[in-house]
Amino acid sequence: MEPKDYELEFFTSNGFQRKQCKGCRRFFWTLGNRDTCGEAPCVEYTFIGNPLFKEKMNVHEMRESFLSFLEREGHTRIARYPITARWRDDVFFTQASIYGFQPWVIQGVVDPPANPLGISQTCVRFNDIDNVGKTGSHLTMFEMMAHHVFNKKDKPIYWKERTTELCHEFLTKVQGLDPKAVSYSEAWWEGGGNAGPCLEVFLGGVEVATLVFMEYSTANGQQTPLDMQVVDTGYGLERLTWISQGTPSAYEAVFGDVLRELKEISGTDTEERTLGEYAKVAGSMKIENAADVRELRADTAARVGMDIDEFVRQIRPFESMYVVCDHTRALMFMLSDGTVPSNVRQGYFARLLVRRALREMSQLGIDRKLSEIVALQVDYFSKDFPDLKENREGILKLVDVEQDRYSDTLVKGRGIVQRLETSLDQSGKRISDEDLIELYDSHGLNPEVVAEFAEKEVAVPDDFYKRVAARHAKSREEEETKPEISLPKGLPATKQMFYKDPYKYKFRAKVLAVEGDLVVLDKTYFYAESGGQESDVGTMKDMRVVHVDKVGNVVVHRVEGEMQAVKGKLITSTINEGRRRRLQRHHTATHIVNGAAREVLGNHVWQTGAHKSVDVARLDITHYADITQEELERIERRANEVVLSGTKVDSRFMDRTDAEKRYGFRLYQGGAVPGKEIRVVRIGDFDVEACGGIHCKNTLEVGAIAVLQTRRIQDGVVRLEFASGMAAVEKMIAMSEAVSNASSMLMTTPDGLVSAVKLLQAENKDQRKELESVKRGLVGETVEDLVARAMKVSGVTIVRHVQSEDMRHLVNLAKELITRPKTIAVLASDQEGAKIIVARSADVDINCRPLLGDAMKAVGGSGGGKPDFAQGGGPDVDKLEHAVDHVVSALKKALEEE
RNA sequence: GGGCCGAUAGAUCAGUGGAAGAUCGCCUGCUUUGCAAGCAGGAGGUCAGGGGUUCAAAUCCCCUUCGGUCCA
Repeated sequence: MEPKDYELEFFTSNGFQRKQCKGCRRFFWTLGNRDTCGEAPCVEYTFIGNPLFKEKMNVHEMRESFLSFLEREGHTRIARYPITARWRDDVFFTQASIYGFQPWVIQGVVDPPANPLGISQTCVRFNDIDNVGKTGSHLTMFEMMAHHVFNKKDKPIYWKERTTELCHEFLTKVQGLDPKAVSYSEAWWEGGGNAGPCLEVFLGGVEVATLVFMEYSTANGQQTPLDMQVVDTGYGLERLTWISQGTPSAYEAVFGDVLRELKEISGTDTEERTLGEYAKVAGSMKIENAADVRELRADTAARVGMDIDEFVRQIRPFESMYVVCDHTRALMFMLSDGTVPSNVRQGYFARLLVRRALREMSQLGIDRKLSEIVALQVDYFSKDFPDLKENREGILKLVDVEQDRYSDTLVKGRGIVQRLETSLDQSGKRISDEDLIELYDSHGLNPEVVAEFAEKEVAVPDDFYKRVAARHAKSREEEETKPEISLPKGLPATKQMFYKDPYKYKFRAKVLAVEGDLVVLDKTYFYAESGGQESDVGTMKDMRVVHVDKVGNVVVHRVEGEMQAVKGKLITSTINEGRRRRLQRHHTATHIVNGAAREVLGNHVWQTGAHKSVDVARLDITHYADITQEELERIERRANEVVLSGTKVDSRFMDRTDAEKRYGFRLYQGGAVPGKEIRVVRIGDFDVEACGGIHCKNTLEVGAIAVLQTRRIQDGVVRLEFASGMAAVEKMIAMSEAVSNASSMLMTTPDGLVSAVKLLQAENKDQRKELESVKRGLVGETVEDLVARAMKVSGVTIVRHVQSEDMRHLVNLAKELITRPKTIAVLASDQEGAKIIVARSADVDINCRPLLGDAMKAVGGSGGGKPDFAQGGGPDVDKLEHAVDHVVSALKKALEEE
C-alpha cells in the first residue's frame, strides 16, 4: 500500500485534498473541510431525516438510475447471476458482483460477456445474520451494483481515473450530492487469491461503495502482477436508497410495500426519532453478542430519554418486521435460483431463514403463512426480475413445505421440553444451560422457544450461541488424497476424437508415453471416466484396456497384459462397442429423465449427482419430498414420450458466454464446468445441459427407459434409478421372471400374486399366534402335573423340575407356578448351558437370590434378579442336578427352621 | 462434509441388563335422547437390520440403514 497508488490525476486536478482522519488515522481524499474519514464511528450518520440526494428513490428506481447512467457512459448492462453459485464448487452463494466472473474471466480463460459492463448482482451473506433488524443497516440479501472492467495487456479499457470519475459523477451529477459531502478513503483489498489498492467511498457516515483495482495475485505469500487488471467496484444499492430517502433505517427505505403491509397487519408504530437514534448508535458500535445488543438498546434509550423497558417494547416489533422482510426477500431469490431447503449445504441456509422468519412472525403475533409475505416480495420485485414471477408458485410451495416441517419440529419439541421438565421435577432440578444447548443443537429448539414451552422460567446465558459453536469446534479430519497418477511432464492435451465421431470403435494412434501399465496416445476414441459416465474399455493390440482416466487434459489408458505399446510407434485400439452403446444410452436417458422430472415436479428440480454404468443409471435431483408412485409414473411416461418423439440430440461446443446467454444457468446441471468453450447437449426444447459425455444422436436410440426405484438419499435430494435400451429390457425380463417364479411357487398367476402373498402373511401370523397359545396351554398342563408331584415343607409347595427346555418356556412356567399360594419353583434346564430359576409366590418370605447364587457357584456361572424371582446360568452342565438339589435342601432347611 | 440426538403397538412415547408397557386410536359388548362422553373386554410388536459382550440384551459395545437437528 503506497501513497502513489492513490494519487489520482482526477483528485489533484479537481481540487481534492489528501487528509488523515483524526479518528482512525486513515488517509482520504475530499473536497470538503472535514478532518475525519467520513465513516462511522469516526462520524455519526448525518443523513437521517436529511436526505443527501436530490430525489427520494426506492430500490428499483435507484437500480435503474445507476444502470442507465452506466449505459450512457458506454457500459453494457448485463443480467444478474443466480444467487446459488452453481458454476463454482468453492462457494454456495454469490456474495459479490465479481463472483460471476470468477474464476474463468479473471483468469483470462473466458471473455467477459461485455467489457466494460454494468450489473446489479443479487447477493447473500450469512455472517452477520444476527445483526439483521437490529443495526439499521445489516441485511442477509442485498444487491451489489457494479461497473466491471477487464483490462487485458493489449487492450486496456479504463482503470483508476475513469473508475473514480464515474463514481463521483454518479453521486454528484446523477444523484445531486454536494461534492464536498463525499470522501474517498485509501485502503487495500485482498480476497480470493487476488489483491490491489482500493478506494472506499463514504458519505453521511456510511460506506456506499468500494472501488477495487485488482492487479496482483497473492499465491503462496508472493505478490505477482496479474496479466489482467480488473476494476471491481461494488455499490450498495440498499445504502444508496437509504441515503436518498434519509429514513431512520435502511430497512424503512428498501423494503417498501412489503414493510408497509407488515406494519398494517401487525398494527405497530413508533416515533421515527426513536428508530433513527437507534440506527445512529448501532452504526457506531460493534455488535457481537446478546450483551452488545443490550448495551446498544440502553444507549439509545438514554439518548431519546426513554425508559429502557419502554424503549425495547417499542423497538422489538420493528426489529421483527425488518427480519421478516429481509429473510423473505433472501428466500425468494434463493428458492427461485434453485436452492431447496434441507439440513445440509445451501439448503440449510434456506431452512435457517424460514425458521428465523417464522419466529419473528410469531413474536409479532402475525398468524399467517410465511409464503404470504414471500408472495408480497415476489410482487414487489417481479417487475425488475421476471424470473421470480415465473417461479412464483414453486417458491411459495417450497416455503409452505418448509413451514410445515418447522411446525412438526415444534410440536415434537413441545413434547420433549415437557417430558424433560417432568423428569427434572422429580429430582428437583430446572432446565440447565447444558439442557438448553442440547435442545437447540439436537432438536432445533432455540432458547426462546424452550422458554415458551416450559412451565417454569428458563435462564438463557448471554454467550449461548458461542457455547453452541464451541461444541462444534473440533479438529478437522484429514482429507484423503487420491494416489496421483505420475506422468512425464509436458505431454500435450490428448485429442478426444469421440466428440467428432462417437460411433468409431477402431482406430490407430501414436503412443506418446508408456509409464508402467499406463499408455498415453496423441489422440483417442476411448471415453475417460467423468461426468458420472464410466470409462470405456477395449483392447490395444493384444492388451486389454481396463480403465481410462483423464489427468488434466491428458487421457491415460490403463492396460493389462504384456506391454506392447512403444513410444513413438503407432498402435491399433478397439473399443468395446456394446458397453459404449449402453453407457451412451444411459447418459442421454439421464438427461431425458432429468428434464421429465423437472416438468413433473417443478422448476426447483436440479441435478445434484449422477452415475451411468452398463446395467443401470442413477440421477440425484433436488426435491422436497418423496416421489409418489403417481409422480414416478408420470416421469416415466413423459421420459418415454420424449424417447419415442425421435428428437435430435444436438451436442456441440459453444462459447461459454454465448451458451449462458442463450440457455441460462440451467445449463450447469452437473456442477462447475471449466474452460472457455463448453459442450452443450440439447434435446430439442426439452432439455439443455453443459455436458462432456457421449450421447446418442437421436432420442430414439435410447430405446426405452424403465424407472426401477426412487429413494430419498438425503433431506431435499431424491435418487432415481433407471435403465435404458437393452439394460431396460433385461431389467424387465428379470422382473417378470421373478414375478412368474414367485407366482408359480405360490401356485397362482402373476395377477394373483399380491393377494396370495397377503394370504400367506396372514396365515403365517395366525400360526405364530396359535403356536404361542398352544405353548401357553402346555405350560398350564405341566403346572398341574408338577404341582401334583411336588413336595410340601411346612405348608409350602416346592416344585423341583429339571428338563431340557428353552429359558423362555422355563420363565413362563415359573411365572405360572408362583401365581399359586405358598409355592416355590426351582426350575432348571441344560439347554445351552446350565440354567436355573428360583422363584416364589408373594406369600413366602424367602430371598431367592442368595439361594440361586450358591447354585451358580456350583455351575461356574452367575445370575441375579429380584428376591422373588431369580435366574442365572453357567457352563458346567454336569453339576446341574447337584446344584438344584443343593438349592432344594437349603430351601427345606430354611422353611423347617421357621 | 462434520458434530449431536434418535429408531419400541396404527400415532405419541415410557421402559438403561433379569417376565415388552402407558396414552390416544382401532374392534366387540354394555350404557346413553345425544356426544371429541362413560363402563367392561379385546385385537394390535422382527423392540430398524447385522455382529459382539453376558448365565441373561429393547437395554451395554461395534457396524449398517434410516430419520431429526445444529454447524461449515
